[in-house]
Amino acid sequence: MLGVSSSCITANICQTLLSLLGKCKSMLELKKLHAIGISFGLSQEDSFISKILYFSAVSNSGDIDYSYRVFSQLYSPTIFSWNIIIRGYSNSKSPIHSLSIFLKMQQLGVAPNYLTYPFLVKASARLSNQESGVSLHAQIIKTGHESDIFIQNSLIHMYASCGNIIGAHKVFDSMQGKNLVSWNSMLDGYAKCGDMVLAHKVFESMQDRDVRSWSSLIDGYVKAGEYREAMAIFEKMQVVGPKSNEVTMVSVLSACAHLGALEKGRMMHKYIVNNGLPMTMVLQTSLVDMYAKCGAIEDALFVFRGVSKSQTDVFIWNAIIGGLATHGLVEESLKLFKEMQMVGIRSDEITYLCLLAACAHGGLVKEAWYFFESLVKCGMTPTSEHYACMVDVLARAGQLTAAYQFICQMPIEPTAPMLGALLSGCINHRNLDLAEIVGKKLIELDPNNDGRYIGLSNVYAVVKRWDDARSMREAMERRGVKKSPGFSFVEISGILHRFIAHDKTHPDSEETYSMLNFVVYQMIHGVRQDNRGENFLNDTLIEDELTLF
DNA sequence: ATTGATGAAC
Repeated sequence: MLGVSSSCITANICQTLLSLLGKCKSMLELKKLHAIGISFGLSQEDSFISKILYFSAVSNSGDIDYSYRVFSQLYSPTIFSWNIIIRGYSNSKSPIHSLSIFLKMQQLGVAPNYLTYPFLVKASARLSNQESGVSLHAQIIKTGHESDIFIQNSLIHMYASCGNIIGAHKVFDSMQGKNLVSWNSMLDGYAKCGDMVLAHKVFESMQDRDVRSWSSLIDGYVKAGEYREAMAIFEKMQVVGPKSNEVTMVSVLSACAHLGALEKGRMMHKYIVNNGLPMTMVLQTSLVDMYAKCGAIEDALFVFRGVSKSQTDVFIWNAIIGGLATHGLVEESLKLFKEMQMVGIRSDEITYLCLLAACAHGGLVKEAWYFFESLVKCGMTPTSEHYACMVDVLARAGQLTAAYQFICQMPIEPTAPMLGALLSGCINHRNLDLAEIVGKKLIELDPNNDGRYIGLSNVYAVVKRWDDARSMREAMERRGVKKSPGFSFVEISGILHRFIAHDKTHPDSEETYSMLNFVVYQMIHGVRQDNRGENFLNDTLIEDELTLF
């Protein structure tokens, strides 16, 4: 009698705990409920443990490692439990654990089911590990799961993520009933591979398009450096497409940042606020970056300061430290680095790159050496960019011999950006003998880059060796190196204007050149308040004088 | 219970 009534009580407790777990909001709450459950002997009770595992592995405020610890105490986990753990790790920072747990599962002779595969394939995709993806694909075929649409979609994504767009397309073509996810995965695959012609083609041939279709297309254009096209698609989306979300806006802000389109960027910020889009960390980082790249460092700082420090991650710190560095606000940049360390955010390779850039702008050679050494001390391996930045610091400070020695002592081969930094240092500090050597080496290293010939040509121009300067241009043409036209953007009232050197097609071209001549005249002869510049339409003046800058 | 998108430096 007693046994029956006590198991009745336990069942009641279990029911109560299950309904409380359904409303659980945080890991702290979950752990309390878990503790109560254990004290009532529910530590192997399937319905109870499943809920514990599910919340800690899948929910946003979960903790997959906690989930795994609970899982590893189970005598005989159900396939449901295995799948939850594999799913949790596939979305975590270390998707590799999904695969190792799968391996364990196979060793124990537990068979995966149709729900296990999408999580595993996703783990391979996130690892960009095609080898494991292919082996999963083989197993999927062997077990007769190859016509499951969820599995097929995850395979498309996996192949595309591994850069195998042909493999992705094969799965796509083999499908009987494709859905929006299949099309979006294919579209995103092309966009990620940088093939925007095919990406756009897929987009055009789609019957339905959702916010992800539009976002993938926009992001593809951004990643391909076609920022104006990205903005054009976004504008079209607002007219004929679905409402954008915070993910769309991240790509759009990146386009604004690269274009230097501050007013557009501000409009996008307002759009985000007005539409109540969730202010995620990623979005805030994009805002900080956009404001910094558009020259509005105050606004970047304002957004940054609005983030509570406990929520920050290394990305947003890097964005603001790098932004301050490029604005020449070196002290502030280094101060924020100290603050970052106080908050306890671990810096990474890019943090150090930003710090070295700050040192380069501030002429802080000693500090640069210090950062370079602490980078190594923290167990990181300096990349060619770190070395290039270090060369830049030394070259800007006029320590040309030190820069040269630094390059010679590196464990890696010199790269073009390094020698480029050294070359500008040589020109600025008038060591033209070294400049000539470096300039020649640079052409050898990067013979298809028009800028490298111009670089050496500039060296000859400084020492007035006009024949040699001209021969550089001839060498360039002889080798068939295309000179890419230099151009810049100016944003006026939210409209972007593009200016290409010597281009006269802009409707306000004449007025622009007139004003440019006026400005150049002022730079040479001093400011004259009374002149509006109408009579300065003189191209020769511009070309002659501008070569000096 | 399942699949598809986003941020930092060059």
